Formats: sequence, C-alpha cells, structure tokens
Amino acid sequence: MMSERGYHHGDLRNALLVATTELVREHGARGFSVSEAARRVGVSSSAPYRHFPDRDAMLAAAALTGFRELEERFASLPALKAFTDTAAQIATEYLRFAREDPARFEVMFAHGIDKTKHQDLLRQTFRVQERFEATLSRCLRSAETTPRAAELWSLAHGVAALATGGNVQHILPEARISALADSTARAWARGVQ
Amino acid sequence: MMSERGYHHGDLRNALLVATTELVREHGARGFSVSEAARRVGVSSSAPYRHFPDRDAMLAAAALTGFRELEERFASLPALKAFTDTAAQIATEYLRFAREDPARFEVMFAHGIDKTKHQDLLRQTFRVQERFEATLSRCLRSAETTPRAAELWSLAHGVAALATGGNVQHILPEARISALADSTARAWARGVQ
DNA sequence: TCTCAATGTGAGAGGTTCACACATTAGAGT
DNA sequence: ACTCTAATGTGTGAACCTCTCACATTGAGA
Repeated sequence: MMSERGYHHGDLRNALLVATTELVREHGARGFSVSEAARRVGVSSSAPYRHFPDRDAMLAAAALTGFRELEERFASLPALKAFTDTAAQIATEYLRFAREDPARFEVMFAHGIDKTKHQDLLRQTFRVQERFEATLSRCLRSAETTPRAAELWSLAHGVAALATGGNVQHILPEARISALADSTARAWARGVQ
Repeated sequence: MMSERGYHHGDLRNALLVATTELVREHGARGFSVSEAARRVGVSSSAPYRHFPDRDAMLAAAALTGFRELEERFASLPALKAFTDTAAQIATEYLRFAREDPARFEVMFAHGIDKTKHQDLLRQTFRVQERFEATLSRCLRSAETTPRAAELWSLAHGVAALATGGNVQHILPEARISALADSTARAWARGVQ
C-alpha cells in the first residue's frame, strides 16, 4: 500500500470530493459511504475525517459543487428577448441539469443535510436564486422580480424532481417529459404578464 | 420482557408502520432504523423482517400511507367553479400537506426507494394524478387534461419541495411562502386558458 | 537543522442490516 | 378434544457502517 504516493496524499480533500460525487452518481446518496470513498482514493477509512467533520459534510460539499455548476450553467445561457422564451429556457435547462445526475440533484435538496449548519450551501442556493432574478429582470415588466423568480424556480424544480423521481414516467411518455418543463413554464409566463 | 403481550404481538405489521412514520417524522428518513422501530414496539430487532423484506420496504409502506392520505385530502376538497381558484386550491393544499410532515413528504418522493420495485406505491401515485385530472376536468376547457394535471402537479410539488427543504426561507419571508403556491398556480392557470 | 502542526494510520467502541436456526403458538383438520 | 403445521417472534452472528483516539510520518518555517 501507499506505493506511488508517499505517506501524505497531497490533495486528499479534493480527491475525496470527486470520489463522493462519483459514488453518489453510481449508488445514490444512501449507497455512499465514507469508507468506500476512502477505499477508492486509497487511504485509510479514518483519513477523510481530517478534512470533513462527518459523512454529511462530504455530501454537503458535493451538493455545493452542484449548486456552483448550476449557477454557471444559467450564467452561460444565451439571452433571449421574450419573457416566455426565457422562462421556458430556464426551466428546460434546470430539468436537463437534474437528469444528467439525478442522485446528486437529490442530494442538493435533501432534507437530511441541515442547510443552516452548512452556511456555504445556503449562500450558494441564494446565488442561484439571484441568477434567476437577474435573468428574468431583463425581460420582465414588473417590480416584483424576487417572488417571480421564486415562482419560476419552484415550477422548474417541481418538474425536475418529479421527472427524476420516476413519478411521471408512467403518466406521460418520455417524449412528453422533456416538453413538460417547457409547457409549464410557458403557461406560467403567459399568466404573469 | 413480553409481559402484557404474550409471545405473538397480534398486530405487529401495523404497529411497525405507525412506529416507522413516527420515527421518520421525528428524526427524518436517515434517522429511521429498523432496530429502533422494533425497540419502540417492544419486539426483537429481527421480528420486523417477518413483515417487511427490508428497511426500504418499511419506508415504502410509510410512503404509501402518505399517498393514500394525500389522495383522500384532495377528494374531500370543496368543488370550486373557477379554474384559477381550483388550481390555487390544489397547490395550496399540496403545500399544506407537505409542511405538516416534511420528512414523510420527502420519503414519498425519495429517489432511494425504487418505485418499479414497489408497484403499489406506483399505483397510488398514479391515483393521485388521476385525482388531479378529475378535479381539473370539471372546470378546464381543454381536451388535454392529463398533461395539464401533470403541469399543476409539478408546480405544486416544486413549491412544496423547496419550502420544506428550507431553500426559500432566506429569500422570501414566511408569510410570502404560503402565498407562493397560490400565486404560482394562479399565474399558470391564467396562462393555460 | 530542528521542531511542530498538519495529515495519515490502526485499533476499537458502538451502531446498523439482514440471514439463519430455533422457539412458540394460533388455528385448521381430524 | 387433539394434533400438527404454518406463521410469527427470538437470539446469535457476520459483515458492514460512522466516528474517536492514540500514535506515526513528514513538509515547511524558525
């Protein structure tokens, strides 16, 4: 053991973070274990506790990178003129994000991790909401962008949560699910204006 | 031990179900354990396995009663004439339900339990969707009630999931959160018609 | 060069899920 | 009334898990 590496890993925290997101993707949040992550990067099972206080902190860290990635993706979305198109674009992108890694998406919003205990997570969710607001404010004729952004977020989140949870697959055909985000967002946007 | 009870419990499956929902409410899905449920009803830690194949099955059973309760609540909602009012009513009731027992609500939609493995759960979610459809069809001028019901469900679910997950509490004041379901549903309903 | 704070290890306490052999008993058939 | 069998509960134990603590190692600064 410890060949190729020496006693100290050098970048253990980061390696564990990668292993955590991989494991979550492969076996779900419940399938993830600190031991397994440690095994995967080749350290003892107690080494991770030098970098994370407990198991939940590792999941929270994985969730945090998820929120950062989500923010980036919205930031790099092309600007559209029409309000309805923008709403549909956001909801669709949100759904796409969730479906690419459903397990991590669930971890990001899991009730299990106490968001008041992980302030960085809370701040990052706030930044995502801000991004929604900024995007909407470019084409929304209303002073109340904050609650409107929350509405759109809720709507997009609902579609994504139900779709990744396998709750609509038996109600709508696969082709319709991708369209669900679009049509829900458009109806909402029409009603807002 | 086993005083007041005799060797056989008599109604163990049901007692375990009650204990499960209580534990989930108190300590969350992750806090629940088969051992603890067994301890609470006063049987050995392997007794539950006579009634449920594994831990997940106990959670699935708790989720099932949740879905049944949800269906009942929608069934006993007073009928309204206006479409927008009906949509708002459904979304608001959905949010109320979620907030009464957030942990069980999360279990009902947890990715962890494989819905294809628990067919009864799947059937019951389908019945909830049917209930949505039936209610909507009474006041919706459209042939496409199935996708519309799915849209409303998504929307309501999103509000409930974000609210119970503590994601909007730091964006909107508590008073506004109760109104979030209402306003989102109304905007959507206006856009649909 | 020396030292010490940060980082990794090994052992272990206490918890968990679940399988398996065994004990008990309700109730169906006679 | 009497058996016997299937259903239900028990106890033990293997294989995991989280997290703690004393100890080993080493990179980087004084």
